[in-house]
Amino acid sequence: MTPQRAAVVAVLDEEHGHASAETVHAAVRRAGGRVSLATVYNTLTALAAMGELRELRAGRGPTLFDVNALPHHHLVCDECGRIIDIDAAVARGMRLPDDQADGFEVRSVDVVFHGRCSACAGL
Amino acid sequence: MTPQRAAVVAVLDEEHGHASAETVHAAVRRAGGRVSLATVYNTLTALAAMGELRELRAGRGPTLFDVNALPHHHLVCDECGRIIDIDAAVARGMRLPDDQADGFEVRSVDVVFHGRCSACAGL
DNA sequence: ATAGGTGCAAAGGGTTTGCAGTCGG
DNA sequence: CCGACTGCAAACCCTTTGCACCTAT
Repeated sequence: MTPQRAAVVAVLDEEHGHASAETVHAAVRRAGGRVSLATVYNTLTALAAMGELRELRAGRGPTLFDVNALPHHHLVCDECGRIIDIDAAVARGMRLPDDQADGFEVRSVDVVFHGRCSACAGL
Repeated sequence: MTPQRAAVVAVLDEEHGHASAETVHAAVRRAGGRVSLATVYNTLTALAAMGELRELRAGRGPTLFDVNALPHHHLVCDECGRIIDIDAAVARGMRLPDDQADGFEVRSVDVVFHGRCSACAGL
């Protein structure tokens, strides 16, 4: 655990929402930490591989990294790109049928609702 | 409906799986069609906006476009990137609780199982 | 005539990589 | 010392954009 990684993790803990690599990089530097963008990518990718983070590629724009504290899913507005967390309960009980799994080892499930948020619908 | 768009649609109908813009472009040209990559992107984006296609951004690599014939979801191998279709039945009955929707107008739901496919697990 | 679709090439954003320097064990 | 981690910058891939042409209303 290097100072750079600690700084990245600290920022993620504060950003309760969803952060892109750039966002994290900027936040670490604002807090006085010294880290390169490449290292931020390394760290985020490593944490995602460990299961500490989830990568969220929805809608346009950069990959977002999501702190994996409590399991939850996402609502994505296809117009403005806004992302809203929703409780994991919506997907409770969802299971991959054995006959379709065919040896596939499931590690996580992402549920993404696409649509239009209230702000965009109000236009 | 221009010849270029027709060619893109024809290729997608044959590619039962998931195709990237590049894949479609190559396939159209292999079939003798003349189309530029920019037009392929235009067409795919337009079709996706109409709901004829779904954009699938999972794992690494380019965005894949998915013919939306029958509703289905996806299994993604995080190691080799393989994508397997699964029946939509797994998510049947999944609904966004009203108290969390807050005016959000849901248009579609994507369910993505992440994990390791049997080939990669066998290594 | 006009609005929309097209091709090309260049720009753009986001991410990864190569490599030399650095740190902890 | 060794292996892993870092920074910088260049490279890279995928996607979008600007602009001139073309084609069917």
